[in-house]
Amino acid sequence: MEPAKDAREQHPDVQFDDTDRALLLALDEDPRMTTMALAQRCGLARGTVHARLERFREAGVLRLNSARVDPARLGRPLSAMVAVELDQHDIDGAIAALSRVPEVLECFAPAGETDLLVRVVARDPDDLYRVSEDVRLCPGVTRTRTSVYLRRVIPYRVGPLLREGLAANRLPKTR
Amino acid sequence: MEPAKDAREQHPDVQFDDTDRALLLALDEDPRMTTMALAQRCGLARGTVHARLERFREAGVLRLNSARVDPARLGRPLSAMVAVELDQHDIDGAIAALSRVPEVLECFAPAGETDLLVRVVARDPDDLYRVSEDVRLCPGVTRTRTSVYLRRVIPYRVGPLLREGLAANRLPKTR
DNA sequence: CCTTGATTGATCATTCTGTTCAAAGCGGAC
DNA sequence: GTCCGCTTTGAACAGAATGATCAATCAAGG
Repeated sequence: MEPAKDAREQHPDVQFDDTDRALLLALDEDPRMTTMALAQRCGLARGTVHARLERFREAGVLRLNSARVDPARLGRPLSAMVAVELDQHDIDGAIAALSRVPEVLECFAPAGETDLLVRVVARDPDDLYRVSEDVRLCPGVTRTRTSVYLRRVIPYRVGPLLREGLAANRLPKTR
Repeated sequence: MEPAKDAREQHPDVQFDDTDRALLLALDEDPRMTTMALAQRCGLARGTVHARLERFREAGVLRLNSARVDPARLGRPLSAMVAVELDQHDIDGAIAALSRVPEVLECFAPAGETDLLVRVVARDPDDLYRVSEDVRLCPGVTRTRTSVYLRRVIPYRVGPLLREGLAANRLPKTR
């Protein structure tokens, strides 16, 4: 059975309720916390926690666990954004080719003149040049412009959104 | 005990070896897979798996579990990037203020003319206007320019980097 | 008020965990 | 080639947790 590639691909309309969010916040403390401990932290029955975790897993509403891996720890500390212009012919082909570049982390279609923004990582500036070339050589790509991210000022986080509006009694209980 | 905020903050030089990567790939199938099952999937001893998972947890080398949450499932389907110019006085103050905006997901300092790039989410266009204002009103922010991401073409993924160069016998064994 | 789905708490057989220990393996230094 | 230190393995065992089932209760919507 193949794991869900992306939460958005499955059940895109499913939203997290307050119980889900409480569990997700508790899992930030220790993602492998037992269901018994989660039940205690969240003031829920063990069966409820089990059911909710099963629902997360079966519905594929969370990103892959590897989303927690920093590419820097895989030898790619350099981060950059590549703005890509496309030939109007074969956007899907370009996207498929971009998907096959391992250094491509994610890709957006913004409003405005730029066709795609491609988030990439690399070992060092030379490697970034190579990765940019890999991107440029994807079919349908007519022009690229690379902007290096020098420093990550605020690391990726979703916790504040999870906590927002959650009643104090739904936050994980202090020990 | 406070969970690690960011993998980079703790042990920034720690890299994942092949065993780590094999485990991380197996965890993409099911992040709550038992250590027994992980040992079988990866051809490792149960004690080794236990030791490695403990090391992940104690060294804080993985991002928080909430990094797996799609903000769209928290009612913020709209994604955008805000380019920010700063007053040279108080960059740290600006960053601290930006950190307090829940809709701010992450923030980079790119090379070039733009001071900061701030990745934000919002409920809808009106809400995005409000969030952009929240960003603009942070101390030290002199000018902002917002670019809406219309579509996520390649969702965030690190799996290809994890798999790259990993010997076939280190990939999780097929059942 | 009724219905439906979710949650609770109890139960029980099975599985897993956490820890310890000795032995073996591996890689680097000399 | 030898030595040393660290990692991994496999076994053992007590205790904890799990997965599944079930009846009772609760909550929300019609």
